[in-house]
Order: sequence, then C-alpha cells, then structure tokens
Amino acid sequence: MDAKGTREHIVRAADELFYKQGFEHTSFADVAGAVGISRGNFYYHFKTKDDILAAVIAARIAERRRMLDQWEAEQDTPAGRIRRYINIVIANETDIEDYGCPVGTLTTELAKLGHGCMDSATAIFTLFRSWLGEQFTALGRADDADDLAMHVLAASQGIAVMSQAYHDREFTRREAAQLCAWVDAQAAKEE
Amino acid sequence: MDAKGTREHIVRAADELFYKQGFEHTSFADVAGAVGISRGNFYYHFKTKDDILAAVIAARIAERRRMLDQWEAEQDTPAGRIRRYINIVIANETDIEDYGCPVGTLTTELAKLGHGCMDSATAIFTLFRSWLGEQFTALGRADDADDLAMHVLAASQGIAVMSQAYHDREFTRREAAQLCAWVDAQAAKEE
DNA sequence: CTCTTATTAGGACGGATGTCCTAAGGTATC
DNA sequence: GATACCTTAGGACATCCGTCCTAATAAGAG
Repeated sequence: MDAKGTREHIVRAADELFYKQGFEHTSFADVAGAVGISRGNFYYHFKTKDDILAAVIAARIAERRRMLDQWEAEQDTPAGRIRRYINIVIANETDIEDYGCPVGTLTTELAKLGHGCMDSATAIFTLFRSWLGEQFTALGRADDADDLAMHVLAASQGIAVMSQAYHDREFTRREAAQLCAWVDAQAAKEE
Repeated sequence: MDAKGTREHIVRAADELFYKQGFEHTSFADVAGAVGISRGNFYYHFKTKDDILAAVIAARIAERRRMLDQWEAEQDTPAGRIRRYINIVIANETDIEDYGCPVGTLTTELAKLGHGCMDSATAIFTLFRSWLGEQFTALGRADDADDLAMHVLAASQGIAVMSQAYHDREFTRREAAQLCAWVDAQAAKEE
C-alpha cells in the first residue's frame, strides 16, 4: 500500500481511540491492532506518540473546518448556523454520553498531562469560537460577539459533561432547546 | 505513626495528585513519594490502586458534604446559597484554570477508562444536584427544581472547561455573574 | 523485660509501554 | 532481469507499572 494511505489510516484509527479511550490510555499496540499493521511498521510513519497526537489534532482541525463550511452552505441565517452548532450535542448524543466532547475531553486531558500539544488542542476550540463570533457579528452583535461565542461554547461543554455523567437525553434536549431559544433572543436584540 | 494517620495522609496526597495529574497518570510511586513512605508500606494500607481511588472519592464526598453544611449556615437565602455554589469557579480560579473542575474532570476520565468507580464519582455530582434542587425548591420552584439544578451544574462545568482552555479570568467572572443574575431571575419568578 | 502485634522498608515478579533496529518483502525504473 | 528505493514485520531494549512477599523495626500488653 502507499505510505499516504497507511498514514491516513493510522490517523483515523488513532483519532477514534484517543477519543474513546483517552490519549494516555491508548497504546501503540492498540492503534496498530486497530489498523492491522505491526508495531514496527508504525515507527516508519510516526517516530513518537506525540507525533501521532499532533497529526490527529491537525486532522480534527481540518475536518471541523470542512464541517463549518458545510454548515454555512446549508444554513442561510446566522442564527440557524449557531443553532446548527448547538445541535451537535443532540446529533452526537450517543458518543457524547459515552466519551464526552472530543474537543473538551482532549484539552482537559492534555492540560493535566502538561502536554505540549495543549495549545493545538485549544486551537480547535478557537476555530469554533471565531466562527461563532462571525455569526453573532452577522446577527448585529459585533460589540460582544466573542463573549456570546464563548457563552455558547461553555454552555455546550457543560451539556456534554453532564450528559456523560448522567446519560439523560431529556436533559440534553431540554438544555439544547433552551440554548437555541437564547440564541434567537439574542438575534431579536439586534439593531 | 498510627495507621489511621498514615492512611489519611495517603488519601490526601492521592486526592491532590489525581486532581492535578489525572488518575491514570499518577503512579503508586508518585503518591508514595508525596507522602514520604515506601511503595511497600503502601500495600499495607491499600491493596490496589482502585482501593485508593475509592477512598479518595469517599473523602471528596464527605468533604463536599461538610462544605454544603457550612454554606447553609453562612447563607440565609436559597438564592444566596446557589450563588455561593456558583462562586466556586471564582474562588478556585487558579486551580480550575490549571486542572479543571475536580468532579467533572474525574468523571470524564473514569468514563473513558470504563472504570468501575465511575458511579461513585457521579455521586459527587448528585450530592450537589440534590442540594441545589433543595435550594430551588425553597425558592418556590419545586416543580422544576431538579431541571434548574442540572442547569446550574452544566453551566458551571462549561465555565470550568473553557476556563481551563483559555485561562481567561474576565470570561469566568462574566459568566459567573451572568449565571448568578439568572438565579435571581428564577427567584423573582416565584410567587 | 518478653512476647505479640502493628507498621514499615526494600525489593522481586510478570507484564506492558514507548522507542528503536534490522532483515525481509514489494514495487518501480532502467 | 537487475537495481534501488519504499514499505513492512517482528522483535530487542530499557523503563516503568501494579502487585505482592519477606524481613526488619516500632509499639504496646503482660
């Protein structure tokens, strides 16, 4: 197989395992096993575990960027786009119940490990943060757009954490709906 | 030294290390080093690492219970008590920036590890959840007291996650103040 | 002081981990 | 078909981990 394909395969498998088991709890052997290659071959593509993590984070950023572009194409209004973001917690309900938010749980883990990739992980948050900020600006809230974006991020993270703790889908839906209503109320405040 | 004292000393050290480094990333040697005893002596007090975790969680529950009692004594009104809870994110600002919320980050980690102590960790959340529920009931919101309690928990967790990601104290204070205002608004709705 | 019990220190153990090396197998080019 | 390079497999390595055992020490009771 060509190196590019194997490398991508490794990143995909590592991405999923880092999400579902955590970065530290996932070993080279785990990833190699999931991909179906030997541990030795591994070393040909990535010298260290940190290299894999960096590649996984880069892949996540690229994927999220594509997702945001798609949302912009699908949703016509800024409020609709923000609501689309909030809707993640419902669309990915099952995974979030079991493994939490991929972004939040990774930054939390890397922060505790004092890992150098912490800043790259935070960059995923920043991607959403600025995108949400743009939407709030388009909503006529240029002055406090970033504050509002941070509020949406924080609320989503809170929902994810509690969702993981209690597996309560009613709670998740109720909070998401409430946050969407809040967004619409912010839109009404424009002008 | 007597066994009780050493045991408590171990639990205290493990509590701090589990919080600051994460459960998995903390080894027997780390805890033994922090306490100043040998790894062998360790085994006399706790047979397995899971035993230590169970003891740490039990200690956290007991400590939080004491804290809630104190808040009830200090604060006269239900709203004041809820605001006192929200104020944690500001009072413990420095630690939360570096290590996140002790309860949220632990449940997140244990969930990913598929650890058996996950339920005990969730019990710490439940302690706050029912206490907050009681306060909202006292506020005249018996019907949706638990929903409101969950909302406060989620909001606090969200603030903690973003605080850890961005170390932005202005954000933390703004969100905490906003949440306190929300509590007061809920109180106003009673009648 | 003596004997028993409670507590400690230090190290052995099997296993897992991240890293690295080397030899073999494929693949493409001339 | 021969050569050079890309890719793979399998294992060696030093280290650390959780667990467990044993012998020495401290403490307390008679």
